[in-house]
Amino acid sequence: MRLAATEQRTCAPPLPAEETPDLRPVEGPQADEELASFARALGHPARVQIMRLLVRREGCVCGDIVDELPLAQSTVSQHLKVLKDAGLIRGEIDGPRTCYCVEPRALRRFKALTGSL
Amino acid sequence: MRLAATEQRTCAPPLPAEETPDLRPVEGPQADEELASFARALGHPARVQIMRLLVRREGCVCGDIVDELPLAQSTVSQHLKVLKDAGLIRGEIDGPRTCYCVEPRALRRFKALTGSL
DNA sequence: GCCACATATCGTCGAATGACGATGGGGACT
DNA sequence: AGTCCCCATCGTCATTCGACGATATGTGGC
Repeated sequence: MRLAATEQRTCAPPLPAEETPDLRPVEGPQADEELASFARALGHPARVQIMRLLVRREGCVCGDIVDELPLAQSTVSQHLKVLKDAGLIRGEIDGPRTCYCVEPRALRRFKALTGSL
Repeated sequence: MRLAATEQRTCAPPLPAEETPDLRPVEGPQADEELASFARALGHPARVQIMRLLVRREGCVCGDIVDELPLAQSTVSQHLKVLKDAGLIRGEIDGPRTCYCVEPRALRRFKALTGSL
């Protein structure tokens, strides 16, 4: 059965101790590619909205995302795939459903890259 | 004749006193659209590179950008247009050439929006 | 095994993107 | 005027994107 929306499930222990600072440079061709890749993933309002959803409930939601967006389930699934391919979120199959949550490292990396502008 | 690459021309006085803080909210549907729009504009490595160029020499370069990128002049012009339409840069015709520079307000706004994630 | 449910993937379509060469227009210099 | 030079715009083409419905896959409960 479906969890109530207020309940949260964490994809995996966030491991707050694992705050290893990112050593990769924030400039150079590599970094440009990286920033462009993140930016492209966020270059659609629906995907921004999804990110916001996942950040707000820091646990991970699954199909609730579909209920929140005015889009077909297949479309939402595609957007989730884009975000996942960009490394911004992670998805774990949890029983019959899939649980998504943000990838904090990637999000930090993205902010670091934008900050370098 | 062309200015040496080291010379700089500012598009317009940056007016550092004009640091009016942005009052618009960093969340909500409006903000999502805005963030997505900025992100889409930066969603291409060439455009990231252009932004970097314009930030580095805080004065504005014009056709020098074309020399820096491995792209045709028309393609660069298109990328510049995308950035300009997104509001991230400004272009002023300066005699026979055009002078681009970053729009600091927009850049700050973009960082604020990404920071809200 | 079977059924119901939650997701992912496929196929398709129209629209947008990214690249280029070619064209055009506006200054500057002779 | 005529001629460069710089840049924007146009036309074209291949590719990608975004959306959807339809279909597959996979799990848990009966």
